[in-house]
Amino acid sequence: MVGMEYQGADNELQKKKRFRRKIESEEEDEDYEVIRIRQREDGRTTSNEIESLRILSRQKYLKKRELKKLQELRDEIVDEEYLFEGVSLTEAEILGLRYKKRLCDVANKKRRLSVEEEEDASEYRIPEVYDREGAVDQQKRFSAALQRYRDDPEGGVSPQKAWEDHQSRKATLNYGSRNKKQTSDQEDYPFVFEDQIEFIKASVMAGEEFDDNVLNGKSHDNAAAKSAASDKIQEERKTLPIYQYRDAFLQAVNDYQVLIIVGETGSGKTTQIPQYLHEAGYTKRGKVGCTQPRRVAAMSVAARVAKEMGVKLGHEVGYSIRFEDCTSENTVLKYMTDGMLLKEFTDEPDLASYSILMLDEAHERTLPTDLLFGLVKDIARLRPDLKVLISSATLDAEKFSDFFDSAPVFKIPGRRFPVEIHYTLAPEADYMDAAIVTALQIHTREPPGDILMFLTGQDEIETAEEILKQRTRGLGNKIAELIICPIYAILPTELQAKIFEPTPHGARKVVLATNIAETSLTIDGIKYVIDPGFCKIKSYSAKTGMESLQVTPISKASANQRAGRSGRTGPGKCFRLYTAFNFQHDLDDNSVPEIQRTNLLNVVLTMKNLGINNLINFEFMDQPPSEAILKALELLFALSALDKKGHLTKVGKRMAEFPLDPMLSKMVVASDKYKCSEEIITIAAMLSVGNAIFYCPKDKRVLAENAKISFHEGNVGDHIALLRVYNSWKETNFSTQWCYENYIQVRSMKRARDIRDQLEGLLEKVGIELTSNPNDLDAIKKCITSGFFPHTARLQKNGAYTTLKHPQTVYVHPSSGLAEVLPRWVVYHELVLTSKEYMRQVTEVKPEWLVEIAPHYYQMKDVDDPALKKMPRGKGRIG
DNA sequence: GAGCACTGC
Repeated sequence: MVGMEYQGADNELQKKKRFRRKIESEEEDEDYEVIRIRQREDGRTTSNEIESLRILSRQKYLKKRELKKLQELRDEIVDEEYLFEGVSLTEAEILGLRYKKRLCDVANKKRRLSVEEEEDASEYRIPEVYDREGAVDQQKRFSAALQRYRDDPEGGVSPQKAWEDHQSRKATLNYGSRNKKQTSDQEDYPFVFEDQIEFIKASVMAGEEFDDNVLNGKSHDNAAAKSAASDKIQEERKTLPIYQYRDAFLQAVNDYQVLIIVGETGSGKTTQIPQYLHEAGYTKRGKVGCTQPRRVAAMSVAARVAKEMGVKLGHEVGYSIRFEDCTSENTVLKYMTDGMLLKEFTDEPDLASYSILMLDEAHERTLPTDLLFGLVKDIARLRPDLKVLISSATLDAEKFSDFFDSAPVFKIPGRRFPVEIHYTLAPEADYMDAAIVTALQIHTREPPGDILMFLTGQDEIETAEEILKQRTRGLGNKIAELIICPIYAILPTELQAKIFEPTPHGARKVVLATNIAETSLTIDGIKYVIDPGFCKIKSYSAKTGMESLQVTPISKASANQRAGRSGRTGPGKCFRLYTAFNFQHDLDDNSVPEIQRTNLLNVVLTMKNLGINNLINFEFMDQPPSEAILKALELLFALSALDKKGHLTKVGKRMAEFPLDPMLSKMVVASDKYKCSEEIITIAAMLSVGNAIFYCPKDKRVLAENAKISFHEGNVGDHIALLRVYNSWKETNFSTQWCYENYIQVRSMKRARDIRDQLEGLLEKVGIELTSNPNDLDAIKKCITSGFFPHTARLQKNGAYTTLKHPQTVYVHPSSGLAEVLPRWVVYHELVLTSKEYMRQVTEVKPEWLVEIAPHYYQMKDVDDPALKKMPRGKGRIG
């Protein structure tokens, strides 16, 4: 018991506290780290010494961080042993825990060794902690700090720097700005840029019912307060805005079957409402279920509520998310992902075990939540005893009310700090440039506080990072340090950690983020938001079956959400790089819900599996385009998941069991026939984690490409290459180091392993034997073809391809191993429209397979091809 | 020659 050795004396409260600390990144920061740094630098931010001082202090910081992270690992072991005490663990969980303990041992040994060695921070690599993906994940992102040193080239005058020096000389520098920016006196000789942008302050998004006393008491909540006894927790509950509406709320629930709740972040609705209902006795009749769009939210809210109720997580209060069911027979308050409740509908169509359902964050309009609206409305008619709560942000409450037959709207004021909204005086032609200039303006003129800049994607973020580095480097010591932190979903975990590190005293952090920072993660200390007003959203064309990501203006709701990110821990400012007129007249109130801009294959299969045969009569809050429904029906019919009447077939029933895209499910179901289910579920798992397996940083492109080549040896195609990647990783006993060496994303691989494990379990349920056929690549490819025959393309003379069934011109994606091979016939995983129409994940097939595997879909004439003319005619010809 | 964000008994 490695963990217990260190924590043996801990009492339960402390353990719980620690657990909460780890999963509630929103509320908890690393205050003591800030203090330490502050003491070390101690205001000595004068002259040229600052750079070397900073490096030194960071090295020290890293050492301490190593210790801290080791401690966290120990804590985690204790937490897990505590949390799952008395709960029977799955084999994977036991293995995971054992792994952590071993890791902890190894780390201890390594530390002892390295203490004896010469200090060399740049060479040390902290081993990454194994985890199942989940809430704790973000807390383990610790090796980024090392990366920062590697990224920072030592001095050296590059052409870029020379250029930048020249540029900066063009800018006007008013003497006196040095080291001034951290003082509160912002009028004092601000640094003036040539191309500055003028903003006007247009409005203030005030926190409704804003109460300073309550706020200060709450937000400056620190470690001392947290260790207080449980009556203190109960007191805290009473300070939440929702508390004074408790009785009125319970009365409303009593009076009406469906209630729309409007409450902003911070009102306490998610944590308090289920507790109120429990206290009012609703849980005697059945569970209270509360859905969340994200796993982390479901986990952390459940943990918080368990703490408030003074019960063990997983007992009266639990959560249920994919790969992890932390509930028991005693669970009466159940938090879960929306997708999970959707799955529960399959087993329990009337949800009889629930007395109340709360669909939280309904305004996000995720695909599963949109389906749940219709389903819940339907069963509410059959079950008058079932109460339904729909909780949403303000802008669309009426729409929800209309959908649920004019259900009453219950408003709960939110609680947040006021945010000043600034608009540009004139539209900005180049929002990237405008964003960078704005960031520098804030940096030189505004009081301390970090900046969050929203950009649309990785490319923009990388560009912005470079420009910002150049421009600030050119200014040297004339301005305070600006720490640049990129964050986007496919950035490797250890590099993401950077944004959670506290900003050193005297410096300012600027976080360059995609939409990930809008809802999915919260960064402490953000005081300024720069919002260019764009994001990339997925759109789908049913006609071509093509998905694309397009840079689109955001909605008003989105803009307000972004602005709110600056007012979480104190008054904030939001700089919108568009005019007030643009905001009022050009932005939509809400974003187009996903159900109207996505491939509906999975939605339709899910609905059919729920017994909804008449899709036209199903009540959607927003009807998806009928072409998309037709396209999905057509495709499901081709895959033999539906019969001619549109009813689910046996194959379709089996397919619906798998949490995969239906074409992947079909491939898995077909693996029974080709005796290669081992290989196929690996491929399916790798494909479902998306295109985030290979990591290709700009500066190491050649190395990354070389690492990739070996998996493609023999031009086996992208599917088989993914299989090889997974199997090689497995051979190294799932080594993290191996991933680093091969430029492969550990996080994605772990996710693939989780999915694969789940699929393996489901195979048994569906009655497919686990069989391996690793050397018969044709069998594997045929199996892939069984799922993906509708995605066939044939080579043209000019190097382009034409899709077979609905002809259009497409190309092999440059990331494909076959991009330079160009086989005559290929099946592809998906079509994406970026700069061109690309097929992503491509494998070569033989045309005769198509007729063999899908005779109802392709006839010999479809695959007639000059190369085939040599074959004896008539062979395999259908009717 | 290229990469928004989530999620699934």
